[in-house]
Amino acid sequence: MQISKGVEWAAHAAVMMIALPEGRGLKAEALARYHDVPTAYMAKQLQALSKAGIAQSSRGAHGGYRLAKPATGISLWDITAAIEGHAPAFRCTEIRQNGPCGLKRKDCRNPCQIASAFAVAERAFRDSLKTVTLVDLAAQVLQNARPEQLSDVGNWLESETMPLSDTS
Amino acid sequence: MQISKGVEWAAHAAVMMIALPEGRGLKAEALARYHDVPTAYMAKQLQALSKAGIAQSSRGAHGGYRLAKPATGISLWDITAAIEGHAPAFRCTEIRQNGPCGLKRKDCRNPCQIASAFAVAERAFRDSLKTVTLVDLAAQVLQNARPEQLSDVGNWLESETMPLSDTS
DNA sequence: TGTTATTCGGATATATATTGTCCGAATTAA
DNA sequence: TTAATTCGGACAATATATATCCGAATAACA
Ligand code: SF4
Ligand code: SF4
Repeated sequence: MQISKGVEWAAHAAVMMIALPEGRGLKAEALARYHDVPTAYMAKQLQALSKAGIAQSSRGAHGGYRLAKPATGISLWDITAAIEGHAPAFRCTEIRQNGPCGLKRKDCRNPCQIASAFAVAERAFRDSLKTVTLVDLAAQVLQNARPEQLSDVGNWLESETMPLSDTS
Repeated sequence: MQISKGVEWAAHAAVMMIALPEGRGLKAEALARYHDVPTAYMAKQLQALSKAGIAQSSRGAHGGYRLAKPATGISLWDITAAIEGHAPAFRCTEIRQNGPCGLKRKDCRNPCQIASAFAVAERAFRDSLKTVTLVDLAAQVLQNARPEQLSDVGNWLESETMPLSDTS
């Protein structure tokens, strides 16, 4: 039982995209370089975010990814589900129907206590993650970082997002 | 993110062992045959239960497994942890220390919001499973099964546990 | 309007974890 | 003491997660 590393990467990428200027995007390669992880694999996670409707992608020159909706409406569970899928972690194989004393199918209409106990536990897990949104994560970064670090990030974003050349 | 099938099998085996007469055991092969699953793999799960102190094993003729403590004191989480291990599902790789704007190690003393949010969610998952004990599971079986099914299981247990030959 | 540079998207390999199997060590009954 | 029996851990096959590559699509530019 382990959660893909892609979830961690996707979460970090999503937080980074909060700070993105309107109408601009960060390309997969930049996000990967920022966190020092393999480019193509980070790209894969971003594609998953895109399919899930969390991120929005633009192809071609000056393209990239940006959030598809307000950060308030994006929870850690949304990110997790986008990468890991919605399938329950506990897979019941109905072995109570097997063997010498196996139950008949009609006696198995509703799930047993084992299966439903795991369903409840997983729901508790999901609900806990749903209470944490991207803005909560960003808020903590702002609170704990030193000013010099924030300006570093700002400068990096500035250099990566290729703002419309404003040479006035 | 998926839970090993062994957890389901171990849970079923544990419930079965509740009904075991004092001083007797069920061998791995019998438990596997009862549920119609591969013998050697079921044996592996039972070994894990044994190492975790949930089950107790006896080798040699007429040996087998039995519960090592009262069913009241064994929760679904105990079973899950015995099979899957205690390692957290979310693995933080501290990528905030990587890349051009990476934080210094001394700024990473305490975990960030992402890592702690997952820790909280996993705790909720564990706590939920801890509230379900083996007796709860057994109770539901007794409640939902038809009398004929119960006697079937009783007979099967009788034939498998090799009670001391009482030919009086 | 064509051309080219750029970026995403899905198909393709590799590494790791899960699932399944085997045989030797230990114990017990005879 | 012996032989049958059963557990225990080492070994192999399969599925999943990780990492990579190249073609399709888009946008800037000439
Ligand atoms: S008894 Fe419960 S856990 Fe076991 S196979 Fe049936 S539904 Fe699944
Ligand atoms: S920021 Fe949080 S999740 Fe990301 S690497 Fe650091 S502790 Fe882990």
